[in-house]
Amino acid sequence: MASFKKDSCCNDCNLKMNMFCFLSDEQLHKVNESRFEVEFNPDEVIFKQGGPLTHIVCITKGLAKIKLEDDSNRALLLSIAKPTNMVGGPGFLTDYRHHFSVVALEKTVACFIEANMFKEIMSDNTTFSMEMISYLNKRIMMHYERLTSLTHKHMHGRIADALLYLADAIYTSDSFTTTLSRQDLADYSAMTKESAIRILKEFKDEGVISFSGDQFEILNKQSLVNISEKG
Amino acid sequence: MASFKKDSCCNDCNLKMNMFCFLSDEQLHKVNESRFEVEFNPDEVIFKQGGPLTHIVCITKGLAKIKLEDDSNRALLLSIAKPTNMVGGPGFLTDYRHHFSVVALEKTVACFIEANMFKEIMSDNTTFSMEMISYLNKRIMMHYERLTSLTHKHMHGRIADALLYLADAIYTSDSFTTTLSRQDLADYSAMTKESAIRILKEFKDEGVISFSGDQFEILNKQSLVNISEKG
DNA sequence: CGCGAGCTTGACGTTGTTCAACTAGAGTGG
DNA sequence: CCACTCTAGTTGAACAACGTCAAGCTCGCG
Repeated sequence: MASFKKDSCCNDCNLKMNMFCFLSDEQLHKVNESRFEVEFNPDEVIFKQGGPLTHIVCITKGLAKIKLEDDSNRALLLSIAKPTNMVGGPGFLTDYRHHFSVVALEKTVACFIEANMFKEIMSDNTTFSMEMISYLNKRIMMHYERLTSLTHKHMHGRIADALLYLADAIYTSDSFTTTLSRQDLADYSAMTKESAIRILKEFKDEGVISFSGDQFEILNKQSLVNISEKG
Repeated sequence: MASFKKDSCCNDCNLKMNMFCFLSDEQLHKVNESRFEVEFNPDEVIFKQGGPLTHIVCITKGLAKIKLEDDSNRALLLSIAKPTNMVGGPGFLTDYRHHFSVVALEKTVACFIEANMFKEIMSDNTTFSMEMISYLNKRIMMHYERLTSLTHKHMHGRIADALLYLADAIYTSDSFTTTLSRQDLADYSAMTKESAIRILKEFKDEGVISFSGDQFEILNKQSLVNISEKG
């Protein structure tokens, strides 16, 4: 984890989330004062479930996985954060602790903004608060999709969902090279890595996808969508 | 579903959520103007997933189940709303549609408040917005618990979770009579009703709980907690 | 060259679902 | 008052889905 020089100012940063567009120049300036960037190497922990939430983080470069860890050693990969995603967490305005861990998937730069600063700005800028509510509501919708996918679908449907998520939401291409391990794919789909591997192989044998190592390509997207829908 | 007379005023209502305590008298008055109450019979739909979100609802009497429905006919019982819980939904400030259904479990009174009113109040009361953010964050924490419970635990652990939820959060007693069907319990725990019944019977045989029809009693809570933790 | 981490495969056992049959209680109409 | 039906609950047996375990593989890296 290397400290990163602050070579730019929020006011003309084009890596900031849409939400920040609702801040006044003065407010952005305030954010800029307190913020700092940190570069993380692959597999480094950006923050850890259970730890104190003192900062809100925005990913400005790279990719990071958001992991729910339970008392046993199993983890659920909830989602993946990519540049200009905010990674706040439900500890904000509640218990000020992290409820998930965030781990870099590749060289990743994160911009740290003090949680207090966030709070201050909110008490001053209702548009910003309302954007935050809107953002949280969208996260909740995502949770609903994950809940029904993970509880009601069979493994084939869940792997299909994972592949569609990567292609559509993360890499925005049907052909991508990923830094996710097979275990990560399994954690995203709530199954063992052996099961994930078996289903991937089946999809490959059926010509739905092709892959070799970390390079994936979706050959028949419609078929993948069908599998996802049929569960 | 019978219309219900509005015999009280928000200002001195003691059924309102904590959140509303941050409103000024004037704001509460405004809420009072537009709100109305409706009484629902058991099994009546308070609102339906997919429908338009025009109002935020607060349960003032009774109990209602919050159900996620998927494309197949399966449902996931996400949680149960009881008096003074707000049932808004992630459609607020986003797509203004409902993302779950709410169904009365018994005779239930719901107080309807215009979503626009909510929005208006938020744009001039930042404390209220921040309370909303805090509320949403707590919901998200609940989703995380449900996600890990439902994906990582075996059926025994999930049924234990369901029983603990009912005893601790809903009926606040280790002995309760419920209006939830076995199917509802199964939907809460993401399994078939046959499986739910079998596990309940096992718990009964082991002396962990006792039940007859809709009357349940937790005999050995510690044991139930252990089962929940071990998955 | 060989070591180790992640990946892959197969055999096997467990967990959970499906299906079908049966039971009990709550209306309903004659 | 007695059939009759309807629904929720219950049980068992067969089956499919999924996890576990153990072994072998591959490939980068010292």
